[in-house]
Amino acid sequence: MTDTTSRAASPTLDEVAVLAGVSRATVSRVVNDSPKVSPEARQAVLSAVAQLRYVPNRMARSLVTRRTDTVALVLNEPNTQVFSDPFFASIVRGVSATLADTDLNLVLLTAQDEREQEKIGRYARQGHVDGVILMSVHSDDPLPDILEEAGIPLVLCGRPFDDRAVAYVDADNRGGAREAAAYLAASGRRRIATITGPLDMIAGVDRLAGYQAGLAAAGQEVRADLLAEGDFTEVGGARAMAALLERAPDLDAVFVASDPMAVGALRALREAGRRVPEDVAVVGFDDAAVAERCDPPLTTVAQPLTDMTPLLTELLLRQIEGVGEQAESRVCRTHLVRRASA
Amino acid sequence: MTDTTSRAASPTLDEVAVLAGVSRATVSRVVNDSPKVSPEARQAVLSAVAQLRYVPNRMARSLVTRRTDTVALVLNEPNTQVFSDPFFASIVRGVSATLADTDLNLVLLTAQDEREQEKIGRYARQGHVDGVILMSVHSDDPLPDILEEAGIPLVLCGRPFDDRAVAYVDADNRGGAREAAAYLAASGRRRIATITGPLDMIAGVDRLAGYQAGLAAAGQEVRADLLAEGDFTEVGGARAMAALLERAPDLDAVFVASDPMAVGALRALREAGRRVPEDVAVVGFDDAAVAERCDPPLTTVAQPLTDMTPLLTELLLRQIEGVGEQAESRVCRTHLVRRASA
DNA sequence: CTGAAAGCGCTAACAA
DNA sequence: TTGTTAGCGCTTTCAG
Repeated sequence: MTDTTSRAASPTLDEVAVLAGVSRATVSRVVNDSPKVSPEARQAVLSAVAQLRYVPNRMARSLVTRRTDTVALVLNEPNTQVFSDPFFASIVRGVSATLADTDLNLVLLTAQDEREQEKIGRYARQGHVDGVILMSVHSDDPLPDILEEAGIPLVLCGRPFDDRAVAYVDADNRGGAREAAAYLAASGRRRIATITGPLDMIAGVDRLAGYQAGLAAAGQEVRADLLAEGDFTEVGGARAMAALLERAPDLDAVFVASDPMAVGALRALREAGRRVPEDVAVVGFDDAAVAERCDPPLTTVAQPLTDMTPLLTELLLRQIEGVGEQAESRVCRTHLVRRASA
Repeated sequence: MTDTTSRAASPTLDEVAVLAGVSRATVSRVVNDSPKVSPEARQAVLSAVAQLRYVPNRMARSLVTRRTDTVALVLNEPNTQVFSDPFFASIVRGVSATLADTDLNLVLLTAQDEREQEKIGRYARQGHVDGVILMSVHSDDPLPDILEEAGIPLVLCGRPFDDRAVAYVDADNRGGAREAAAYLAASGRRRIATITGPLDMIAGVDRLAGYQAGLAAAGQEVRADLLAEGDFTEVGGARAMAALLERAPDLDAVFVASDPMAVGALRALREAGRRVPEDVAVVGFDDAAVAERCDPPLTTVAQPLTDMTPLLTELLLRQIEGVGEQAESRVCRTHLVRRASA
């Protein structure tokens, strides 16, 4: 009796070769789509493969090719709620979709703390992946250094804090926020508040800087009491909005640095009895194409997500292939989409 | 000049051996914590390892050990919003935390459609992982079959639809829902509605069955107009609640099959001017320990998530180690937590 | 177009 | 306690 009990020992190249009546090399060629194989040989191999349900052993293959055909998307989620940020989901879906048509595999790696980040670093250094896309980089993340030093291809989703020579893809957060503030100022608002993102994330910092630049350009003062820090979540946005209303009841506009926060802010405004946009104009920042599904429709700074995710993988693949010397980066333009809220 | 330009060729066991003045076998023993090594040898190896920044090549190791020390957590997310379900995040965090103390790596794999599921199946069959935890199994998912047939250790998070002999961990969804309905009936409610989960997910089905059983046990009729299907999201819950109120304005209680939906339902009730719990009593189902953070506090069926995630990995590891013949499963008890809403 | 042979870096008997 | 040796399954020159 054959072994039905133990874990099925998967067939090897040799077994296929024997069954097909050819050499291992020929089987390998067929499996790897080499053109230099006669139709008969190819056919024999193919049917042997099918019959044996042969699947190549990746470990053996990678050992010699030094390629795993796998890339990792690393999610830093020190905060509980980051996982539910639609921006994350959008990036994951986008990258996943981009890779779906290729023969590359995508694995998601999550880190909740520094220890787990180091574990991920080890995982990568051990040769499990060909490259890494890193999301949600905070100011003190050790992973970029670890990976860079190990020479592992790396692309950041979001501009790094320091000016290191690392590839990244980012939206023009500063430009978009500046445009939003300028727009509010141009439409006659005089007390324009902002709810920022977390200021240990570069998107939070850049969007705040853009808001300040926009006000300055319009000749308006940047008032400290018109600034509240949020955490990119809906609940955080509502809380920040409430705090702003408490602190500066006279505000007549607010630039909210992310759409989930804007949804929360809208709710807080409604509960406070403020009309939007008559009393208070609201402009959000759309990280995940949710603004249009919003109720009421939200004026937002829109990012071209559909451009950004392919770019992310493109830059990574270019590094993996070894094309182009320098770490290449791209900043994607944003644009303001006017809707009923402003 | 040494190669600073090309991808750093990582040092091998032999190089360490040479530098430490021992054989490869000894280095291997040290690296694998074998006790049978003299302190001097160990020390020499250790410093050589440090000096060379040696990291073992996993492919080579796995090729011989037939182990990757990696398990996959597969997320099925055919629906856009599943990613933001706090239940997912909780399971991911829990499993991740459980594994953090071990030397096992966790990778997340996401599938948006059948094609991607098959890609994951291939990934697993190629030997990338030692085992798989599968979340959010829908009625027609091909992955369980693929993995089972390939003999890859598998644990489902949630009971399978058919009665196949596969390991799984689940909450007592039926029992919990039954208790919720019975509780509402016992407190004098007579028109108890329910917002179900998606009925192509077993949790949705089981919670509906429990609700029906609870009503039946209390001698109450199960009215079709008191049932609305939701999708486990907040928006879906609000929509379903609105539909119920339209269809059966006389309802005096509602069992909502997930907490995000319950949050939406509470909002819809508030907007409809119904008081909770005076006019309408609400009981939710807590998939992610969010109920207590709710505002207002939500009466819910609570699941012991802190038991379930370790169990998930425990059952998987037991299969990987080959301990215990049959696929072992566990159903975790739930309990009703009374709060202000019911 | 095909096969023989030499490794990829590591572990695991088996001897010493 | 240590070293020697033989592979793990695959790709890839290099001859034929």
